[in-house]
Amino acid sequence: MSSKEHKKHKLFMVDDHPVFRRGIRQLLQFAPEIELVGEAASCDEALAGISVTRPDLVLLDLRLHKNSGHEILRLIRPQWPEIKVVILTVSDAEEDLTEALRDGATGYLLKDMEPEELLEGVRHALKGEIILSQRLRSTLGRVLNGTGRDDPEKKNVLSRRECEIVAAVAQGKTNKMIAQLLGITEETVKVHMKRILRRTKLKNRVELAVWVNDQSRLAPATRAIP
Amino acid sequence: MSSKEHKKHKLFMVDDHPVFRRGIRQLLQFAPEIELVGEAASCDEALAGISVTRPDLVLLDLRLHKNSGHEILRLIRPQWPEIKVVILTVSDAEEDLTEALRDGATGYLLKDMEPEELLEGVRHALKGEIILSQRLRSTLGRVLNGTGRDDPEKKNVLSRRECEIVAAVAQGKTNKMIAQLLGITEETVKVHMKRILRRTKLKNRVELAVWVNDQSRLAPATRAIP
DNA sequence: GGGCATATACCTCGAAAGAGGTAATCCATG
DNA sequence: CATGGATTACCTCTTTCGAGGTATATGCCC
Repeated sequence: MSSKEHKKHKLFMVDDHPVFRRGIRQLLQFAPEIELVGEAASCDEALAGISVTRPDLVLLDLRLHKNSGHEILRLIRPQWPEIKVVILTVSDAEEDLTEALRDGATGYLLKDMEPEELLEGVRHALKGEIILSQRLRSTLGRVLNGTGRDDPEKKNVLSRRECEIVAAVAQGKTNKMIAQLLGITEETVKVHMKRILRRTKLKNRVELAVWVNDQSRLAPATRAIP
Repeated sequence: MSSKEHKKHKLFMVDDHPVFRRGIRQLLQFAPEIELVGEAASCDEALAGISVTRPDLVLLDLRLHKNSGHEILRLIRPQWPEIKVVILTVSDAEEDLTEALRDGATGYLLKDMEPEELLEGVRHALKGEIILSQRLRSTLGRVLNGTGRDDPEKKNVLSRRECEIVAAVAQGKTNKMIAQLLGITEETVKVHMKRILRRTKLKNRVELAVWVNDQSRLAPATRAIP
């Protein structure tokens, strides 16, 4: 490697469309300060590649063949919190956006944007800024105001009671202990837990605990747990 | 409150010896920049008091009547990571020291130290430094070198295999998934898990997950999970 | 070679977790 | 007032965890 430039930014791309990847590769030729250190089309490939190449930034498609990009994002964040992850997808669904931001994405770009804008976005992201496709600004406004308009089961805000339970889970407490702590039945705690897991789209209490601890550290002002 | 000084440092004391507490109160009169915002003699009192007063620093005795100070420390860290916790105890046991440092204590002082030194220690701790009683320096050396000399069941280093498992747990994986991932039996994973929990003195996988995620964030260079 | 730690596997057993469903109460908002 | 969310509780059922125990093979250090 030539040691001429200070240090190239390392970029990793996860997308299951070979043609799209080719497009990005092409595009990156106009960004000499960015080096593409790896590509992946699946979750496994992505994690393997990322663990080896340790990129500065990951361009991540949400819809892959097997797993979803959200999963990958949730796997990357805890392991390598310093890696920036920018979502690059076709989905302008409010749900995907909120989930990605909640999971700690550095940016959310739509695939139909102009190549130049995309490059600009990546450059800003590398500087640590949070970037967002223009078309999503209005959506974000709604999200930040907590005025999600869609079906209740997908709200991104937890109720007071749920927050108390989440806090307890994040300390490793069992359902029984939480019940005792809050003066309710263990069965009721389970009910809450089930709803919490469905809403947060997390699989079990361990993921929940890790997620909360991430949240409270990385974005105390934005976290969903007041 | 008089708004004369910039802002007093808030200190919270947890110790079940009223007389010792009185001694500290006395001592703090010589530290006008430090304000004692609360005291507690038990775990419950401590957590309640801390959650209300939000001190900058907690002076924590390890041996309390009911719970141990270690427990309190483990409860404080995840909830209020910004609060500094300085252990103040009679125990010069290597085990207590390592456990406290592992759990994120800012300092570890012995109760037999000179009051002036104690005050100095607290002042340094408030500035974010890690403080340690002189008498423990040698012990710490041994600890950091991983040359713990005591019984094997209490070693503070995890084996390679155990680390792999811990990493997986920290991502919310179930034993079955880990088994598949590592190509071993779920039963074997369980065996490892049991040993890991015994060694780390953690109660369940949730605590383990949170602990690991704390470690990797707060002290990437010192963490027990290589 | 004799310990000792590690890693593997299998066994039982009880506790904990999570998914389902039903249902009652309270409270806010339309 | 009606609808719907939040909170509470109880039911069943399956899966997962974690604590015991036993056992074998490997490799390392004294």
